[in-house]
Amino acid sequence: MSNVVTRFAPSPTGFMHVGSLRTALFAWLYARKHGGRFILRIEDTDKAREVEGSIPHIIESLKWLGIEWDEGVDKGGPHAPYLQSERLELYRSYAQKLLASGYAYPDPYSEAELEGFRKQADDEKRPFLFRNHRPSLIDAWDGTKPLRFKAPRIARYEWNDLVRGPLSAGEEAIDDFILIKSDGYPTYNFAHIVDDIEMEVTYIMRGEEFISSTPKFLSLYEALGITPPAIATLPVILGEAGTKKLGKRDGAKDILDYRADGYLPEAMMNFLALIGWNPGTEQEFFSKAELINAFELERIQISGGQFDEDKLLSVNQHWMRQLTDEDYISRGSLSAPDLEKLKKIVPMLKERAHTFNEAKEMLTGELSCVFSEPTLDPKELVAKEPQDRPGLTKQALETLLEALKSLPEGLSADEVKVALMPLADAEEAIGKGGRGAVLWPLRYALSGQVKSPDPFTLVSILGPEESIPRVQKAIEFL
RNA sequence: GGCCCUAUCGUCUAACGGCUAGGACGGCGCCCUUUCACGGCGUAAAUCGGGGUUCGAUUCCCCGUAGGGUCACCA
Repeated sequence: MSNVVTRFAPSPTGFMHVGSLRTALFAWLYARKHGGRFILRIEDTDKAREVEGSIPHIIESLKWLGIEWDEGVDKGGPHAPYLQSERLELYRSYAQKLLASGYAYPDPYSEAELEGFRKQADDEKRPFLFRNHRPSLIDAWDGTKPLRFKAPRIARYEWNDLVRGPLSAGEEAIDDFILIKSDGYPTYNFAHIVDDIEMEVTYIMRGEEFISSTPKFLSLYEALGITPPAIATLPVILGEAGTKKLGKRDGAKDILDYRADGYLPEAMMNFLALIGWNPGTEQEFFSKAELINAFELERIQISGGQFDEDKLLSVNQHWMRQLTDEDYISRGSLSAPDLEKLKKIVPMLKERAHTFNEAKEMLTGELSCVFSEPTLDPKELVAKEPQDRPGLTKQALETLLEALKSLPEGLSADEVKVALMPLADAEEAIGKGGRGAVLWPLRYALSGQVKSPDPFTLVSILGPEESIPRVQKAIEFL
C-alpha cells in the first residue's frame, strides 16, 4: 500500500468553478496514480461567508466529473469528522500545546489599536508586521481574544516545491498570524495544518496564491516539531481574457452549468487535465484510466493557462462521438416524437453537434423535418433552377417522384444515392449545374431548410412513404 | 510599495545545451459536395528585449520589460 495521501479542501462559499475543480482533479489523479488515498475535507471556519447548499453542490460537482474520494464528508472515514466546524476541540488542543510551549499568545489589542499600527506602518512606507508589536506581558488566554502564533524563527525560509523546484521568501513573510479567532473558530492558516497532520496528508496540491504564505505554514510546522508534507504548486487557470486568474467574480462558470449545457464529464476531465499538465507525447485524448496512468507531477506546468472554450468544444465532440448511439441518446437526455427515427439520426447528430444542447437544438431546428412535414417557400424551391431552363425544377421533381414510387422501403442512404443519383447526373450531362437543379429541389422539398443533411440520407430516414407526399406537395407549388 | 512567481504561434503546449522550433484548438486556402455539417490535403502563425557563459542558447546566469500572486479575526 502506498503512503500517498492527498486531499481537496474547499470552503463552502458557493459553487465550484473550473479552477477549483482542476486542483481537485490533480490531487485526485496523483492519489490514484500511486494507489494512495484521497480525502474530501470541508473548510467551513468562516461562518459569515458560508453559502447555504455549497457542500452538496461541491459533492455533486466532483461526482459528476468522476472524482471519487476515499474519506470525507458524506462518507466518513478513519479521521472523521471531515467538517472543520465539527473539529473545534482538536484545534483548541493544538492551540493549548502551542500556548504551553510559548509559541502562542493572546492578542491584547483592540481593533482600533491594530488599525493604528497598520496606518503608522503605512505612513512610514514599510510593511506592517504584527510581530513588531508583540506584547511584553502575556495574559492568560480566556478565549475572548484572538490567539496569535508566535513565530519561532524570524528568518529566510527555503523549501522545495515538487513542481517549481526551490522556492524561498525573506523574513518579512514571517509574522504572528491568528490561530484562533475571537469567535472560537480557527483560521485557515491554522486549521488546514492541524488537519493535514491529523489526517496524515503527505502531498499538498494547491494554487500559486499560497506560495507567499508558505513560510508561515513552515514556521508553524516548525513550532509543532513536525515535518511538513510535500508541496506541489499548481499553475492557475486564467479566464478567457487571459490576464486574470479565473474566479467567480470574473465570470467563471459553475461547473454544473457545463453539465446543463450538454458537456460530457469525460470531456471536461480530459480538457481540464491538459491545462497545466501534459504527458510529453502528442496524445490529445485521454480517458479517465489513461489520465491516471499517464499523470506525472514532473510534467505539471509552471505558468498559468487560459481556459479556451473552443478547445473544450472540440474535446467534447470527440467524446460524444465515442458514445454508442444508445448512450448518446440516454446520456444526452435526447427525445423526439419518433424514437425509431431519433435512433436513425444519431450518426448525423454525432457529425454535427459539439454539445448535447446543440444536438437538442438541431432536433427542433434543422433536423425537425425528420419528424414533421416542413413548410415550403416556393422561391427557395427554384433557387438553383438555371435561368435558361425554366420548368426544370418541376420536371425534375416529377421524375424523382416516379423513382421514389418504385423505391423499396428500408434502403440505406448509399443505396438511395445509387438509385437517384443517375437522374441528377443525366441533367448534369445536359447542362452545367444540372445536378444541383435536381438535388436541391429534392432536398428542399424534403427538408424545407436551406441547410440540412443531404437528400439521400433524408429519403433513407423518411422512407418512400413519407418522402412521396412531400415531393408531391412541392410539385403543387410549381 | 515590500516580498514572491512567471514569460515558445491568437490559445493549450513539445523540444538531454545541438536538424527547416513539432503537435493540438482556432484562422485561412484547396479538394469532396446540391446546401450545411463531416472528412481529406495544404498554409500562415511563436522562442519578450539586452547582455553574458558556450564551438553552439528556446534551454544556463545577470539586467531590464511585461504580466500575475500575496501582504485579513477570507480561504
